[in-house]
Amino acid sequence: MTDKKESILSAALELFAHEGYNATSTSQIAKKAAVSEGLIFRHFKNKKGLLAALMEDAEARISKIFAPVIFESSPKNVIRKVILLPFSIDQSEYDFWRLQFILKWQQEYNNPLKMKPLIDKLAWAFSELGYEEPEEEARLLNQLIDAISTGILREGLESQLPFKAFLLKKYSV
Amino acid sequence: MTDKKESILSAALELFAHEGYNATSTSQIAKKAAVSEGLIFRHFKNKKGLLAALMEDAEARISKIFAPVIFESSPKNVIRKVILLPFSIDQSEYDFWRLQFILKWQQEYNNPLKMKPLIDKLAWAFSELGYEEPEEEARLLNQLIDAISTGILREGLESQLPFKAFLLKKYSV
DNA sequence: GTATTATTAGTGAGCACTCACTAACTATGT
DNA sequence: ACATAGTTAGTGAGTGCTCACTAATAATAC
Repeated sequence: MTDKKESILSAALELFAHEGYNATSTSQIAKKAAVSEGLIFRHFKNKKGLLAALMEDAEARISKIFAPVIFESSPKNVIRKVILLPFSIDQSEYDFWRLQFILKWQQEYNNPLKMKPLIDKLAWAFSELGYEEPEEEARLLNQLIDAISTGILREGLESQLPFKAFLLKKYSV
Repeated sequence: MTDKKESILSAALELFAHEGYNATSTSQIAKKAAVSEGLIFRHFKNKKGLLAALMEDAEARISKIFAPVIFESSPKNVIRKVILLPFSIDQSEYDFWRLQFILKWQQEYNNPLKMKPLIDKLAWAFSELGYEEPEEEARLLNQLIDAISTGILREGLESQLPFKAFLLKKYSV
């Protein structure tokens, strides 16, 4: 991958995440990336292709983040690690996650199945811990994590910080 | 308000909610509303003004929905009513709420203070019921309601239905 | 010397918005 | 009662501009 290609990707990510896909023009991207506009189309064919390239990273990144939870063998640690997930995201990755969350509102990119492995693992953990309805507990916590992540991205990490200790205590993990 | 003006508003709401604001052109709106394109600008000055008109309704609608909770005097009923909120939204209002949730990602329209009265009332209810950290509990439940509403709008009412009974039971309301 | 990477200079389509105008209605003067 | 004057609602072709995208050409690398 050439420097300029990467530069296009990072400029596009930043603009898509903050202005939105449709509100961002290819000329803006080229300008921010300090690159000719034509180069975008050489590397990514079209604007949609550029977005698709950004989304390809998503799969890998999400798997990487989920891995420590999936391979955790202690039920309590599973829940603990899930609760800590949104608080462990590095600020340099906010744009990436912002884009993910914005695109969830566009059918084309909304795929709830992405979360399946995590929810299954959570359900297993709750089941192990003797919760009455582990499936519901798992999906509930997942929704909560989603909501807290949204809160962090929209209102900053500090705004959600109280939930960290609170949830760990609530679930006794 | 004339028929055509209302027709413009409802066409714009539908398109903005499903395609997004930037992805919707004024000509599309005019076509869907069966109205000349110029009329949009006579009534709303510009495209932003049309969106602003749609958002003006929001304040009123949100207050109306919150009222039964705010004026509830029984703590348990406050919590119960809040949990039931997202499940009581009529399908004819989905577009309206979709637009609200999409716009939350645009700083300009993201105003967390809208929820303040509801959270305060919830905190009062949790406090009355002897919860240890009523403030956190209130904000947590609020986040959950937000997440469930999101789930309903994105994946349908049925997908979130299990949470209804589950939450009512969990909070013993 | 020939791929590959890049720039430059376009292109037509579609965008938000304007403008000159008409039609229908309302208020006023006699 | 009726002409006159003024206002509001509505039209649709036209505006300049920006859009995503392309083709020809240049620079660079191996």
